[in-house]
Amino acid sequence: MLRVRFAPSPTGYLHIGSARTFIFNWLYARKEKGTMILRIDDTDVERNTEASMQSIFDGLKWLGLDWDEQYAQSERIDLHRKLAWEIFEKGRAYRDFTPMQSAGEEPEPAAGQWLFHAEMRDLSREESDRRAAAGEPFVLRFRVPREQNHWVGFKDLVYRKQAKKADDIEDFALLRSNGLPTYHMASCADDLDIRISHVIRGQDHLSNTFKHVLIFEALGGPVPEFAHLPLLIAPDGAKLSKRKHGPVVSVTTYRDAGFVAEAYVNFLCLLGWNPKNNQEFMQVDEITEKFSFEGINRSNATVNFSDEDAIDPKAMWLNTQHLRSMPVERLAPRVRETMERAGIPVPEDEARFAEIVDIIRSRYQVLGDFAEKAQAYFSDSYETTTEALEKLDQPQARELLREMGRRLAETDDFSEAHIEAILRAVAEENGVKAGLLINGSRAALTGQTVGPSAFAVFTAVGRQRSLQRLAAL
RNA sequence: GGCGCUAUCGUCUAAGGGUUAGGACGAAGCCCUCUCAAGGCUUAAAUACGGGUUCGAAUCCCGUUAGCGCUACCA
Repeated sequence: MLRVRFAPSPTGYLHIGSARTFIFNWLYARKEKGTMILRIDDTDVERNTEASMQSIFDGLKWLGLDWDEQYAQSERIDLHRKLAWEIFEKGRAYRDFTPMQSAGEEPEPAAGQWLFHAEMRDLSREESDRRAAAGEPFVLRFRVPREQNHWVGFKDLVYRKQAKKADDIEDFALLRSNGLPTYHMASCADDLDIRISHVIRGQDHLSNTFKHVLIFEALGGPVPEFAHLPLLIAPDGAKLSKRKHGPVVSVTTYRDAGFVAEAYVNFLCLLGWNPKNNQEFMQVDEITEKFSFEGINRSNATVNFSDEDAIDPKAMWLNTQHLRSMPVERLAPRVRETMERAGIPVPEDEARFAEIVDIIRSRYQVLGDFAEKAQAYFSDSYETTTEALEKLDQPQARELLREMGRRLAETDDFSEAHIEAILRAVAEENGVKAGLLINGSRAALTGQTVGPSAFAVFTAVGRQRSLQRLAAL
């Protein structure tokens, strides 16, 4: 049974890289008909915040991808401790009574890298128990095998065969002196207990995985499969960081910029993965179908943002693609929400609203464009640009547009074809080019010189408003 | 410092011994056109460096350099 998990720690807002890790887990789970698990890794009580938790849920909710089971590590600490002591009882861990380094001190003396405190590792069980019973604080460390040429290895689904000499792995901590589990301990204990079959996570954990393999083996449990994902980095080559790069690393940046989640997911999937067929614009179900670890590459991917523009241009392109092609029934509610938030009245009637959205959406890049540029389609309060006034001030433009309005008022047929016929007739009869009235009517009806086909503009604005606006010229 | 990972157009990437090194975004130009988009066509733009192996290397090996990660009682 395939079971994967996304395990964010609530110490900041949902990060673009975390979102991608979530998505890849989700894709694999859905593709293989497995189980998607959300596990909140909140063992570092001091750094956890409620706001961060909220941000993670908000972000995931926006992405529109679901999960099947949910856990919080903070509620499972007893399990972590129990398994840590099992390792101790098996002799695979020991108490280290060395006092904690105080901040600012040199981490370790220059002479060689730190692996373990031999005197602590070799402490007899009796003395260890005695000092613990006496209340002396200690950290529980894993006893990494120290025989000559002991290798730890695993096969990564992305980075292939990995191996490391045990001598290059330090005796890492399992339990801190306050009794709380470390990340390594908690994560492995939970992965084992929740029966995670595939650990899919960022490449920053690749080196940690050797430690995790050691823990899984010491616990006698099955070692899950691993798939590490290349990291997302900033244009300056640095790891994306909240501190250094600011809000651009948050998924809310894209949400607030007016992205549709489908496009954002599409974009994120293309960072470090490709379907091998040059296809880029894809729906989630297509991506799910195509997804495999074969398509994941091993080098870090740069998110292409700049000081002037927080949005990767390719993401923007994908957004326009999705915006113009997604089923209008799915888009319309989001546009409605956008308009309502901007205080622009929209038709109650779903079908009518969707019809208008469908006509105007092909020129827009982000949801916010509807609120900023489409007022004329929904209300009578809108600005007329100077360019539009120039169109209207062309010789004969206003009078012929008024004439057109009168003719339209005489008929009930408000189809694009009929509108076009009338417009061309008026133009011809008066010896002017159709363009004068075409551009003029767009200007008259929307106050803008850019927009959909002029005839579509009539139908989008609607008969009543169109006639009013022409008559008022 | 030690260990690990990585290295193709500005960016995302394809090509896992034989290609004029392909596609996409972005840029430039042209076409189409009722505006603006879209769309179509075209152009510029890359195998980090040095050694091997081979008839032949972006591809395999070694080294160098660079970047990133881990090296915490953070995750």
